[in-house]
Amino acid sequence: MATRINKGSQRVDMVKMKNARNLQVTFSKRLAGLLKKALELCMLCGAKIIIVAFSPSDNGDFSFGPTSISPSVERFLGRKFPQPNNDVHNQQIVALIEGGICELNTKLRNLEGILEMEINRGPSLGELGR
Amino acid sequence: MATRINKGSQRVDMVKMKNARNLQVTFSKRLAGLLKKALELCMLCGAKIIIVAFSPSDNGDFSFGPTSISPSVERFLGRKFPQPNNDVHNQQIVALIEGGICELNTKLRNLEGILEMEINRGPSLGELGR
DNA sequence: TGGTCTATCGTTAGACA
DNA sequence: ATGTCTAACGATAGACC
Repeated sequence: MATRINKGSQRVDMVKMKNARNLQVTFSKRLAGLLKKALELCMLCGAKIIIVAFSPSDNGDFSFGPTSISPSVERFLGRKFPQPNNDVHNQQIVALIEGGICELNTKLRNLEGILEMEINRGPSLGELGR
Repeated sequence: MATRINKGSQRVDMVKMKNARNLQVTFSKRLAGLLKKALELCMLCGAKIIIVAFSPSDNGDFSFGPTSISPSVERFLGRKFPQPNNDVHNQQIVALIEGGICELNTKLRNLEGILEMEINRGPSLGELGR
């Protein structure tokens, strides 16, 4: 007679979730899943993968703060990630994975540098050459 | 007495696959899965996600050609993707997803432009400002 | 290369801590 | 915001086309 405690995973429609709290939880869980899948692809196939995810805050319903994002980033990036100097139009880079966890070739490092400039809203693209 | 035809999915060790053919198939399948997951995250949570995946060709065992990559890219990008002018150090950008399938804000477009320059091995980063 | 198939494996919704 | 739990869901290895 014990009431069933656990309902198990239920199907969800592929539309933007209404409940902001559920949306936040789902975003966290699924992003973690996405990063794991990417890491697996890296390990199994030796691929190099970069993922940049912007948190959903177009309508201003909610937004993640940088402090809550850093742990995830650092976990996968393997090092401390520079904090954004300012609010990047209510968007936050929440994830950036590099293939193989640590070692990357020059081109990937260049891309990473470019993305970091984007995060910090670099003065102008023209200065990237330095 | 029918012999079992289908073995079903089997566990695989999280190490780089030895068999080049299996690796290629796994890469294709799992990349498709990764893109689908990313797209779901976009739809469910309204996130903006960019994925750049470099095919595994560090050791020169094999490499994907641009022609075999384009279809996947175009499917998710929603438009024709510029072909690389030359071999980008045996690496190919195989996937770039934009959140929401079509509409992106200026910052994402800027990022996309930068990535395209990378693909085409633009003359120099300093010229990106134009 | 991209599609099918199916048993198995991995992910996750929902509720709670 | 991350971790736990469990049943249900979705992804996928391997074989084939």
